[in-house]
Amino acid sequence: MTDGGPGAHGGENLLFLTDEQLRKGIEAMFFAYRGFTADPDRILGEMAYGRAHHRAMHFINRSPGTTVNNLLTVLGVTKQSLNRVLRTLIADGLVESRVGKRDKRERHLFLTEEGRTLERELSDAQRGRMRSAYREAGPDAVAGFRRVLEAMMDPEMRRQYLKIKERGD
Amino acid sequence: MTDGGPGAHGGENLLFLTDEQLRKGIEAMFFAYRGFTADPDRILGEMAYGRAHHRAMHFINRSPGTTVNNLLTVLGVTKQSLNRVLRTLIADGLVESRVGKRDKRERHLFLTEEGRTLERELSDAQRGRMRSAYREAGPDAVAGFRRVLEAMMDPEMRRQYLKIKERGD
DNA sequence: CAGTTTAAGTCAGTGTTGTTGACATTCCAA
DNA sequence: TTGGAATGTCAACAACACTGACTTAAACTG
Repeated sequence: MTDGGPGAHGGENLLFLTDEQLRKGIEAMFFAYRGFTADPDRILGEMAYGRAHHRAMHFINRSPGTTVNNLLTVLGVTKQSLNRVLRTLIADGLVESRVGKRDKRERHLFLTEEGRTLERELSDAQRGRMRSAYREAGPDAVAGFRRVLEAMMDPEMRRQYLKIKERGD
Repeated sequence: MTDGGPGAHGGENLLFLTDEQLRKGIEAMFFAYRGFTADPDRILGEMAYGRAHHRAMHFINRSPGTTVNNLLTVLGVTKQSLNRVLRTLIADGLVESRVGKRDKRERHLFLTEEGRTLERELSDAQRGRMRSAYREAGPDAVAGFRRVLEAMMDPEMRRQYLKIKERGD
């Protein structure tokens, strides 16, 4: 990729980025992420669950039958940390853990009916905000939004993201 | 704003948003935010500081002389939580707290030289990633990125964001 | 001036989420 | 059969958030 100069016109992939512009982007991420998590957090705050429970349920719902190890990689936490969350979700009957048929060491994770209900409640809240943001910003902005976010991920996270993403495309 | 229908063409502010599309956006936010905080976290992990210290220093650097109350509002945490962070930063000589001249109840916060050094180190890491993401995605994508993020903020956060943003514009 | 409000700071307790480290169990595979 | 991988558990700890109660000092207000 070529580097931009002062004469570079917009619309090309040549950018002069001042510290001020970048700082604004950083603050936008900070404030937007707070909004992004606010709705599910509000719902979860009234129960014994937190954001970690939501994340686990989200990805189990997204990929039913996923293994603990898969989930570990996607979420990027330690097994001990995830295990604490999974244990309560299983104990409360929101998640079911089935021993693998081919490899009995593996546990395949599924949401129960009750789990799906809660997951949907949380997702609906989060999707609602995402939907209005998308509508307010418009389709072109949404495409740009996704492009910048993808470029911001760590290569490994990006691999995980694209692996999951392409299933639904 | 009019609502989109199946015949709506792209480029207009009429959007059909499937749950799948929204889910992809949600996951993009999740993975990207991890990347966004990864570099400063790595630096902070080697010291006695965490993400909260970085945030405080960021906004003190951004608005030198800001009061504790201002910072509280911007960061959206309790004063007890912020106080814990500020106490260590002041004790370690990274932040200076000056009694207000007009209102002696207020404390105005500044980064010391040492504080500016650390803040810059953390910011440089974060800006570096933001810069390459922006370059990779291109100017139009960046504009869209910012538009979606702004639309995603809570109204009050958005007010805070715009108040700070316009100073630098 | 007396009473109230505001700003800041503090102490104590609690909860969620993350981390390491150590260890047991189960099972696959060389 | 032995080694390694996957899973799970226990304990300890740290960061960061919360609530609630309280103090101090300064400023505002009737």
